[in-house]
Amino acid sequence: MMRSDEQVTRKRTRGRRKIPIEKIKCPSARQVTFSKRREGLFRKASELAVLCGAEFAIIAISGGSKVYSFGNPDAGTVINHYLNKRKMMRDYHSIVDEEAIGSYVRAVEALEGEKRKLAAERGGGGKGFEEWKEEKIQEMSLEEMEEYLKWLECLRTEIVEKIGEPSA
Amino acid sequence: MMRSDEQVTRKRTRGRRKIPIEKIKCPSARQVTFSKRREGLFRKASELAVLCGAEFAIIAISGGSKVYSFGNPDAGTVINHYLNKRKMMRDYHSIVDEEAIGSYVRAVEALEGEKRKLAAERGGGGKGFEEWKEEKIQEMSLEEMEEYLKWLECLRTEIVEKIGEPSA
DNA sequence: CGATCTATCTATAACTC
DNA sequence: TGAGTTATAGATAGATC
Repeated sequence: MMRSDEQVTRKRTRGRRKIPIEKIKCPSARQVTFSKRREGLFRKASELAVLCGAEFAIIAISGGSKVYSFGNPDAGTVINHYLNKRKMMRDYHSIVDEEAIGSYVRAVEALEGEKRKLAAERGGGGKGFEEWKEEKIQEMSLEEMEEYLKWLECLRTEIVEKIGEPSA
Repeated sequence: MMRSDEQVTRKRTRGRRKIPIEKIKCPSARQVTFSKRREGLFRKASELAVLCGAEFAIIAISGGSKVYSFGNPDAGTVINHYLNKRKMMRDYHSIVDEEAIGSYVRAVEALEGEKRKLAAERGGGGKGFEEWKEEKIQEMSLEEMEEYLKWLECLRTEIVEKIGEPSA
């Protein structure tokens, strides 16, 4: 609160000043700005998620290589959605644009053939997801395990939503 | 610019009003807010990246499941850095994704040469995607099923956007 | 839809303690 | 160093086209 004897005589600060958008040279000032603005950015993302029922993930890596993340509902889930969408969408945009059902069925069939071949070449027979999972669980910390379980549950929910409970 | 005959008589707008941070009910207003604020959010991240020499990635998924991303230097790079801190995610992606990408590319390329002919031959759609899908699901491993389902959903969403809901 | 416009709200640069 | 203050720069809700 401004004190009354200063109210007229002088301003306590010059207020917010305009700064150019270029790397802040002074390391301490840069650190302060990074903290403040990062907080503001995460808050804005959080607000927008609520206002619009959207999901957000933000990854920030400081100059000192510290990693900060924000996520609604959580960064891992949102990133997974993004990676899957991007990877899968990358190669068939043109097909989707030009043609419809017939061509993408063909694409999927061709793909499945390729995928199977590669899996055979590479896997040496059949070390599948289950086996890999067991190995990983052996080496995991408690924290990693919790995260992993959360993630697995998320995947399962998605699968069940799409095709129902596995019949076999 | 304000016109002079209105300068005194009335205000053109009431200016920015305060809104509560809760889901905006009106869908069109929600959409407008999502667009405007998303743009603002991306701009702020961009500024902060420059000001502080930091890296940022933002993934946004709208209520309608559209995916938007921002990245400096690019989203993929930053996300990779992030994932490198998440052991189980890294392992998962290396086993599931890496080899699959090449096969998708090749499969689709091979398809490109023939798709017009095939589409012309089959016209309406032939055997039926649903039937084919059921067969595939029977033989899939858990890993394949996870990938397949995510991919399928993306594909469906994209197609519905392009050609509308299936009539049958 | 999307672009503009402005009054007003919010974020924050510089400052103080 | 961090937490709080202030005044100004910047973001944006609502209106209009």
